[in-house]
Amino acid sequence: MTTSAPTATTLPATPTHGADRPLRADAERNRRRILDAAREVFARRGLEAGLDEIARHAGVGTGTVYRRFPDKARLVEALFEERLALVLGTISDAADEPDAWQGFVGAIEALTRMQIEDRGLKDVFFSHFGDAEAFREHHDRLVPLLESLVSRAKAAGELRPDVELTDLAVVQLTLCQVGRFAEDVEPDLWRRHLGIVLDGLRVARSAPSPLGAPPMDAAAFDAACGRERGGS
Amino acid sequence: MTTSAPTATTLPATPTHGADRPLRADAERNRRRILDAAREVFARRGLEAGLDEIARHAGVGTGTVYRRFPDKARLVEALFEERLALVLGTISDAADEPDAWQGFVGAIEALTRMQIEDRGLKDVFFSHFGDAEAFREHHDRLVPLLESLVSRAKAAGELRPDVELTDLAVVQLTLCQVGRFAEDVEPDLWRRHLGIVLDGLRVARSAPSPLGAPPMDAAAFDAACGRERGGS
DNA sequence: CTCTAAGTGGAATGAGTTTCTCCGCTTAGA
DNA sequence: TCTAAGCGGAGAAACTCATTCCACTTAGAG
Repeated sequence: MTTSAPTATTLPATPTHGADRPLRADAERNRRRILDAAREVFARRGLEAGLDEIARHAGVGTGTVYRRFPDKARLVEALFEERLALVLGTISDAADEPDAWQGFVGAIEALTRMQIEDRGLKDVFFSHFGDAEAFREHHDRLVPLLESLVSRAKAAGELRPDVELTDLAVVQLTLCQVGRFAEDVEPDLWRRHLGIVLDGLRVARSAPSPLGAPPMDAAAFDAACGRERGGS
Repeated sequence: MTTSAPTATTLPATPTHGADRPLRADAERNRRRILDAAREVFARRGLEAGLDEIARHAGVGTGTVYRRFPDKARLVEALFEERLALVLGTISDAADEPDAWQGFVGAIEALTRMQIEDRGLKDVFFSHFGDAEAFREHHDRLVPLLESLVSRAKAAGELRPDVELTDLAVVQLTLCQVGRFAEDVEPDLWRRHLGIVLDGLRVARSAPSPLGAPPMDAAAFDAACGRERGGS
């Protein structure tokens, strides 16, 4: 089943899907369509979205998806390997920012924004899907980059010394939840809470920083909870 | 199907389940068992738990649950009406605390702890289940109490003036997520993040407050993501 | 143009969920 | 003693998903 060793004993020289594979033109076209559809659907609904929905969105049958990608996990890997490279670049930019605190804030802000815009990306970071061997390399490059942002901000006397990288991961997870909670009602709400948390992460400050977005009112809150419009 | 009108044309005067109802002793016993089981199961797994699981846990058949409570929503209402009264009492105590900031912190801490210990409670607050008419009265008593805690803490010059009640609801929602994320690995992690956020909610401070729990290490983080134990 | 292996769509399968109903049997308690 | 209330739990009815199967179509080499 999972043997990827070439069963070349019968077929002499037709590498139809060995290491390289010259896909038929229409097949290659469909492969791209599937990846594009997966990007959109996973971004909107997260990795829990079904492959049926992706197939429908791509305009192909579900069988075609499975012909191209052996299972859902493999499709996720194919899709997010490119995506993670982009993330890496963005964080790399933040690490180049001359001001330590600015760089730190920029990294958190960018990571969070990307994960709110692409719920699949958030799932790669925070669910078992991120376990895939395919993501190992990106992960191993991303972590030291973030570590350096953290230690630089601490050394500059801006970031409180008692927080660690995992704390920042958790902060991001929570900001993603704020984004999701309010997405239909106050899409920028997460920036407000980023502002609060950042003030909590600084060593000291004399006054609160301005928050980046307006709060929800009571009606918006009820709507975000999925409730009917309350009476009074 | 849904007609609850008494089909009393045949039975003249037996108010078996009219307005009042003298349940048979064994039936009353089972009713309590079901509520107790529901409390435990909903606390552990949230309101998404199935009634089958509750019935099994109560040692009764699913039919018995449905005989006592017409549907899941009604069971939830019966259960959490008592529970909300308890919450109200706790917040009331916090409002009586002489120090404004202490009272405010105590209220957030207590609300969050209760919701982390009882995931069903969190769902009542933050999902469509909370919509039930049965919760209206408790809701209408809780909100002004929280409002007063907020305005008092602002007036004391401790709480930043640009946050509103909905912001605190969102803060709590996120703390619940931290609790859930780390529950198997670092059950007190949410206190750490409560500490960070509280520092962000204060008007000013000269140094970070000590955090109430240790951070996760990398292995704990992976475990919390539901991942296999990574190699290096 | 012909022919065939690659490619295709989407129904079907199977394994999960869940809520809620039905009905033959048991038992409390008047 | 007797009967209506109560009981358990199988199972109906709707869903959700991932994955497979196969009769049909078509690209593209010769």
